[in-house]
Amino acid sequence: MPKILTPNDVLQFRQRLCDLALKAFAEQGVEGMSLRGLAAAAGCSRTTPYRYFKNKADILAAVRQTQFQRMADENEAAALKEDDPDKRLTALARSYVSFAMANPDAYRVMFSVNQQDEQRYPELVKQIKRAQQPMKTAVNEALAKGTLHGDPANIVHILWAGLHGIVSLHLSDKLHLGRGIDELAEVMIRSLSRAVAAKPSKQASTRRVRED
Amino acid sequence: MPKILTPNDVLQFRQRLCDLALKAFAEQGVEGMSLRGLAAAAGCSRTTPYRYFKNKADILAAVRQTQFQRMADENEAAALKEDDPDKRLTALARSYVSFAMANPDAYRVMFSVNQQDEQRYPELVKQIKRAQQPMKTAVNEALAKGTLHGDPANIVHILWAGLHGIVSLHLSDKLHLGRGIDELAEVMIRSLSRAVAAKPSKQASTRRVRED
DNA sequence: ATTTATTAATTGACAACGTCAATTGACGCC
DNA sequence: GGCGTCAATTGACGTTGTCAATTAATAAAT
Repeated sequence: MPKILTPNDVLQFRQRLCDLALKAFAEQGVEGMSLRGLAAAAGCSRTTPYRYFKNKADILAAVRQTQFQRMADENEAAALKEDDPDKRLTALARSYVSFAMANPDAYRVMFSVNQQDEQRYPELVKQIKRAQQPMKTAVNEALAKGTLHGDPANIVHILWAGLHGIVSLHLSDKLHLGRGIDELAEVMIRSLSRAVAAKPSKQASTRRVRED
Repeated sequence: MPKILTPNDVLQFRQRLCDLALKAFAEQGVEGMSLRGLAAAAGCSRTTPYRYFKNKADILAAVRQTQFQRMADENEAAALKEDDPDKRLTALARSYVSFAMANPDAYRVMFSVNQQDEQRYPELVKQIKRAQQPMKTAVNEALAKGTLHGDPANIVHILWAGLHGIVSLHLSDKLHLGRGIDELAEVMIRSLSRAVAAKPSKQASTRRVRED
């Protein structure tokens, strides 16, 4: 128990708590992730975490932020590996599914925990946006190149929704598929590519998507 | 306090509790839906609900079952209104989105509350399957008619995932769209139709989907 | 080196929760 | 009227999130 906590100490303990929290979440869900349990697992007293987080919602937000950050990292890395915008879109889609399948609990805590006042955590919001950015950019580039047509925001939403739908239903066991999810994910990716590559029927076409 | 509870009384009270539970869920989320709060709202003592439900998870399952039942009803009704399989598919997709938009809290309790042992509630499982059935049937009919091609299970999953993705992301405020969600939903429905109507590249084609 | 001030960590306490056991209350029946 | 049965209430226990008060430990000051 050093007297003065260096900022590094603080970050380290916060990270440790977040890791324990994610593990607890993975094993017993949101309800099983109790502050007292976390403190016990961390080997400190019940209220010590309150020096590092305001309350339970704060810890949850930090956990989610961390995982969004990891996802953003992977997405950015995946985007760098492909030069062609179309291939990049496919790669990003695969990266999205891969991340979810490799870290199902992370994905659950990111998307299926409905944090009511999510907007009040600017760092969390920031990482969420960062995770979407590569896809937005790739869509804009494909639009510029002319291999995609339609409203950019719509396209991004369609892509994301399709991927999230597959992953999310799978993770909550709503699809009982014999063969693994990879094949289905590939079908979805192909479907989305085709759907999004087709010329639109009657919508505003090439407005640029906001990139803030 | 009548001495003997008629089965009707039991059903009535259960329904009343479920309604109160959904309202509590809508206002304060899963955590705010407390047994003691429900009892207070129902005007009875804390443990009276235990005569009608085994525990809290049981109540949650009952609430979800009720809402899946309503969705199944609407889906079946929507299916009846269209004769052509393709139009029926579109109508079912619209029905899906309409239900979610008209009953956002119902949708949330149905899909974003991750009930761990969902399989242990056969009545719930039954209503979930019933809610999917119209879409399965319509897909099979479109396949038979020849306007769709591909693996039936895949198609159903793709459709459902696309719709669920849109609705689910929207309900958790992950899409910040200026115009309402109806337009985006229409785009998604058109995209899915096109994606699913296209001839498949190299997959097993016309196996029938399981309808159990 | 001893005191003092600062800050980390612990303990105590409280309300709310889920749930079980024991109790009370009300009604049909003999 | 008394009795058995079943609905409903109350009591109680352990657990949770969180705040206030307390203790402990160390950097700074004298």
